[in-house]
Amino acid sequence: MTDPPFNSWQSVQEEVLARIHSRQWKPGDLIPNEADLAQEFGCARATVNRALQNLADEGLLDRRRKAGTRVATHPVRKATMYIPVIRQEIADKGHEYGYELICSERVLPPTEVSNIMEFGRRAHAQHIVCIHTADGRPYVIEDRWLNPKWVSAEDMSIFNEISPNEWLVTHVPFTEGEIKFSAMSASKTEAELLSCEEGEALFVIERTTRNKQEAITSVRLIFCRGYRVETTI
Amino acid sequence: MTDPPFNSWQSVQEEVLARIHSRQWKPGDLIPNEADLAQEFGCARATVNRALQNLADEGLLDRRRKAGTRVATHPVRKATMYIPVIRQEIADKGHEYGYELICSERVLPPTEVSNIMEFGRRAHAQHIVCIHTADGRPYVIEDRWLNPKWVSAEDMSIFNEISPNEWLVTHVPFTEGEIKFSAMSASKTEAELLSCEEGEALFVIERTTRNKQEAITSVRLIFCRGYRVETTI
DNA sequence: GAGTGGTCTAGACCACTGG
DNA sequence: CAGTGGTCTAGACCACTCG
Repeated sequence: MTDPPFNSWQSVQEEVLARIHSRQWKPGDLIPNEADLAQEFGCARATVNRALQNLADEGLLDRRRKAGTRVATHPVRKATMYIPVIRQEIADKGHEYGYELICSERVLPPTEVSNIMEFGRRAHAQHIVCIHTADGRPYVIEDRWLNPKWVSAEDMSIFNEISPNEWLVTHVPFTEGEIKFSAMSASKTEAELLSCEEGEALFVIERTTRNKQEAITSVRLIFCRGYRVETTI
Repeated sequence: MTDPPFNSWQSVQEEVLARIHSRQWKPGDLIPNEADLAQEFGCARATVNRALQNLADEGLLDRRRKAGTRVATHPVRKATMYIPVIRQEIADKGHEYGYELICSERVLPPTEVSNIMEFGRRAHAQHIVCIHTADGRPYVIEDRWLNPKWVSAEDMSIFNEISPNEWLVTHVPFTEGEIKFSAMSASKTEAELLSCEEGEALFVIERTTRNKQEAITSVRLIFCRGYRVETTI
């Protein structure tokens, strides 16, 4: 039996964490079931459930019906990255945001793009290249393919003023997709656009956005030298 | 009033999502309170609460007491990356895992490291460099600093057999910390260790791990050419 | 089959915070 | 101050899955 009042799911969670930390419950161990814990802690089972479920979401516990709850053997590390709108990211850093459209054309995408976006072979798409600047210095190249179905030809003119990055956030909310982080050497064109040396190591984010299987847009963001993504675990 | 039976928090969530999608509830809009929705859906308030709370966690809703629940104006994109143990990551890709310790020494860390780890000026730390291979090819360099308080001198010998990456996961569970993704050019040493060209663009993950403010370890993972991190949004 | 977690309900009280 | 979300309770039934 334990002394403190366990009358909130947070306090239950802390107690469970303490037992994992102190190795009273070791990785792989089966811990008591919810009903027993509820009795021990003097609270409702739902409260215990909330606490354990939260810890399971964070990857510290493995729960299965009938099998019970175990301390995760390999606490899966999860890092959650918040992907901001570029204009906001630059403003948050205290720099003045700038935007320039480099090109916008409706063409047949290369197969690597149409494969990712799962377009038909002969479908045209809107290709847009633009650059975002911070205090006048190049910050990131946005190289984007747009499914024309989602953006009318008239709408395209908007991209003289506002970046696709920003426009999409407000006009095509809640989408699913994949995101990839990688590194690449600056080609000559990229070096020119970003005012850096050819061959310089650049950080790249590629993102494909879908709405129920149908690709909306696929973008490659090539960041200036020294850029990094950062978060807490 | 709506027809389907809303008898699970998932079905409530779907209905709410549908309304956001259809723009019946637009970004910034105040949506009805939990009690009203519960009545409309014919379920308990707790069920509505669970659904809305989940959507708020995912960043689609903003909820505040008294102020009510609003559709998020800038649906914050969150990407959750799962950081696996390197051995497992390589095995999952179907390659044979290999490990080699390059060096292990107890020395005074450079100031950039002691700053990050918030060590005292004159505290020594364990510096370990090792390499992980996939099918015999270099996969990633692990360059790590360890707070000696967490690993006894005798334990150090274990690192001839097993990587610090793996050892730490099982021996120092549930820690907090920061993680950074970036790109860098391969130095001569790194190029040799990874069998790549000097100047090649490499993907880098830096991670510092703490247990209640106290730094346990700080690691820099320098991946081979072409490596990328990938996840779904 | 039986034990465990997953969830729903109805009601209640509390904590926060906007007006 | 009053309305809203946050949470707890006690009880119930269900769904999954291990043995």
